[in-house]
Amino acid sequence: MKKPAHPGKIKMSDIAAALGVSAMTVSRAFKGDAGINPRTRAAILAKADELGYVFDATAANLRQNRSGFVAVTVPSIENANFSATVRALSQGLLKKGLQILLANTEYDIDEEERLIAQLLRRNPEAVVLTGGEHTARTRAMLQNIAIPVVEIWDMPEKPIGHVVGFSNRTSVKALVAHMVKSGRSRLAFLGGETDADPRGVQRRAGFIEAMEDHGLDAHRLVPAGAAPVGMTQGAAGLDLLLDHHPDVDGLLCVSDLVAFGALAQCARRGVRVPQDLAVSGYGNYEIGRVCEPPLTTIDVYAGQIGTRTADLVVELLDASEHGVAQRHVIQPDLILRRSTP
Amino acid sequence: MKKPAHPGKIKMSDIAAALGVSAMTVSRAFKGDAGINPRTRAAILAKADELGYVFDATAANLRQNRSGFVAVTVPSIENANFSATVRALSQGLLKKGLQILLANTEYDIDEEERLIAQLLRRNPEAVVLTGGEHTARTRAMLQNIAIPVVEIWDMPEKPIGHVVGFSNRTSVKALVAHMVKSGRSRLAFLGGETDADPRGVQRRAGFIEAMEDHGLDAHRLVPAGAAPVGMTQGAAGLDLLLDHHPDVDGLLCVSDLVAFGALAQCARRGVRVPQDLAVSGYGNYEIGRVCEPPLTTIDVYAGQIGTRTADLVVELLDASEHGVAQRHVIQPDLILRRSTP
DNA sequence: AAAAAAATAGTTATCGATAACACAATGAGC
DNA sequence: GCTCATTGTGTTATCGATAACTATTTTTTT
Repeated sequence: MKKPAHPGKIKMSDIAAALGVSAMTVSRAFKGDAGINPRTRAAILAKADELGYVFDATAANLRQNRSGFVAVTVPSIENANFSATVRALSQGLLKKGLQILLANTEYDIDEEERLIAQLLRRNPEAVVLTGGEHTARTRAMLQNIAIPVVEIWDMPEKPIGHVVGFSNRTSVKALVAHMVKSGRSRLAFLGGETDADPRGVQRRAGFIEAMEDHGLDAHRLVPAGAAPVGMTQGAAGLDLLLDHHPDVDGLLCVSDLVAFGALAQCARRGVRVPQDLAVSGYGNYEIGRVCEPPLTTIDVYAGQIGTRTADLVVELLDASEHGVAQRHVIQPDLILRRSTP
Repeated sequence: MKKPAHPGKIKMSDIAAALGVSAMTVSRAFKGDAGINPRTRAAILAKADELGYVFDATAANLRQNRSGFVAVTVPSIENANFSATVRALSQGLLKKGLQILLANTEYDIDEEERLIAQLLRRNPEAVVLTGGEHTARTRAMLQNIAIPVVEIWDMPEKPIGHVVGFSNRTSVKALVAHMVKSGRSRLAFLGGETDADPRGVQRRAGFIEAMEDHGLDAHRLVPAGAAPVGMTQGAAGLDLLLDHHPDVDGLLCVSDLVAFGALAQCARRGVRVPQDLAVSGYGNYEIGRVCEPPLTTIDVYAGQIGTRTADLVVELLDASEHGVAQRHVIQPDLILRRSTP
C-alpha cells in the first residue's frame, strides 16, 4: 500500500467517510442547493466546520476548467488613478466570485509580455490590460485566445479584443480651448515625452494638435523625465519651463501630480497662479481638489473604468457565445477650478 | 469512447505524441534541466512553441500541492503607503516565482475574514496580513495553519505568526518631542479616532502618552471621520481644530495626506506655517516632500516593509522546518522639514 | 572487455473535486 | 395497487502534470 503524497490534508472524502456518505454528496453540499437533502447538507457543513475543512479550489478548477481568475496588468499600482480602477474592478468582480490576478508592468511592455505569459498559465477567464501598446508576442498570445481580452485606459486603433477607455489625445483639447478662451495663448506642456507612458505621449500629441487647431505655436514642450512622473518632476519641470520659455502664460501638465509639483514650485518662486501662469492638471486626483489654488483638470473617471470593465467581463463570461468586440467609450470631463482664470 | 471534457486544449501529452516521447519527458523539459537530453528538450520546447502550448499551472499545483501564491490583505490599495508595500512585496516574491493574491479589506476586519476564507481555498503558500487586529474566526483559521503567516505594518501584542512592522504608538513620540523642544506646547492631534484604522488609533494613543510624558495636556483631539481619511478630511479638520482649540500652536496629523489638507486650509485662512502653527504629518508620502512648506513627518519605510516581508516569506518557504516566530522591527525615522520650526 | 555508474526515458498511480450516468427511495396520479 | 415522475445519493472516470519507480541506453572505470 502506498502512502498518500500530501498527508494530513482534510478533503471531501474524509467528511464523506465520517458521515457514511459519498464524496459526491459532500461536493453537492458545497455548491448550490441543487438536488441535496437539506438535512444531509446541514450535517455535512457542520462536520466540515468541525474538521476544519478547507475547500480546494485548485482541484475544482482543474476538473471544471474554470479558475475564477481575471488577469489584470497595470503600469504601476502606486499610481492613484490605476489603483482606483483596480479597486473598482476588483469590487465588481468579487460580487461574481471572480478574483483578480494583478501584475505591475512598471511601464515596460516587455515586462508586460513576461507577466502575461505567467498569468496565462493560471487559466484566467479573462484578461484586462491597461493601455493599448503591446509587444508583437503579447498580441500573438492574446489574439486567438478563447477568453475575453479587454484593453482599458486607452482607445487603441487596432484593439486585441474589447475596449473600455477614452481618447487621451482628444480629451486634452477641452483644456487648451478653455485656456485660449480665457485669453492665454503662450501655452506649454509639461511631460509626455517618454515612450514608456503612451497615455502621456498621447496627451502631449493632443496638446500640439489643439494648439495648431487654434493657429497657435506648440513649441513650448518641457520634458518631465522617465515614467512614472510625479510631483517631484513637476517641481523640477517648472524651473525648466521658466528657464526656456519665460514668456509662458499657461501650463498644461501630464497629470495632476505633475501639476501640483509645478504649483508648489510656483509658490516658492513667487509666481502667482493663475494671474501670472494658468496651470492645469489631468486625471482629477484628490490633490487637485485640495491644493491651493485647486486645479483645473480632466476627470477620466478611473473608478468608472474599473466598474464598467467588471460589468463587461461578467457579461462576456455569462454569454456563452462570443459576440463582437465591444468598445466602451468613457467621456472625460473638464473640471474647472481656480488654477485657471 | 467518451469525448474529452475540455476539447481543444493542447497539453503535454499532445506535444509528447507529436514527438514520439512520453508526457513525462515533456514535463521534464519544462522544469529545470534535471535529467533530460538537451536535444530532446530543445525539440520539445520548439514543438510546444509551434503548437502554442500553455503550461497549466493548476494541474501542476494540484499534483505538487504548491500553488506559488502568497495571499495578501491590505486595508486599501488606494493608499500610497500600502501600495508601495505591495509593490515591493510583489517584486521581491516575483523573483522566486511567487504570485500575489491581493485582497482589499476596506478597513473592515469582518470583510478581512471573508476574504481570507476565500484566499485560503486557493492553497496559498503563505499569508501576509496588513495590521494586527483580526476577528476571532480569522485568528482561528490562521492559528494552526501549516503555512507561514506574517502580520505587517503593526506590532501586535499577540501575533498570529511572524511580524514585520513597527510601533505606530511609540513612533509618534519623536514628533511630540521635537515640537516641544522647539517651544510648542499646546499640541493637537487630528485623526485616529475611528476603530476601523487601528494604526491611526495607535498614533493618537502615542500622542496622548507622549504629551503626558512631557507633563502636557492632551485634550486637543480632533476627529477626521471614517477611514480612509485623506486630504479632504484634513482641510475640514483644520477648521474644526481652530473652532474648538484656537490656542493651538502645533498640530500632529494621522498622515501626510491629512496634514496636507490641513496645510492647504491654513493657506486659505491665512494661518502661517510654521510661525502660527507647526504641522506634522506621518508616513512620508511624496506630497510631504513637495508641498509648501514641506512636511515634517515620520518615515515608516513602506517599501522596506514589503521587501523585508518578501525576504522573510522566501526564507520561510525555503526552510523545511518551521522555526520560531520571527519579529522584524522596522525603525521609523523622524524627517524634519520646514512645516515645524 | 566486463562491470559499475550515470544519464535518459517510460509506466503507473496520484493530487481532490466533480460531470455524467446509474440507481434507489419517495410521492403523485389514475 | 400500480405506473410514472421526482428527489436524493452512489459509482466511475476525468481534468493535466508529475512523483516515484522501473527500464533502457550510454559512459566511465578497472
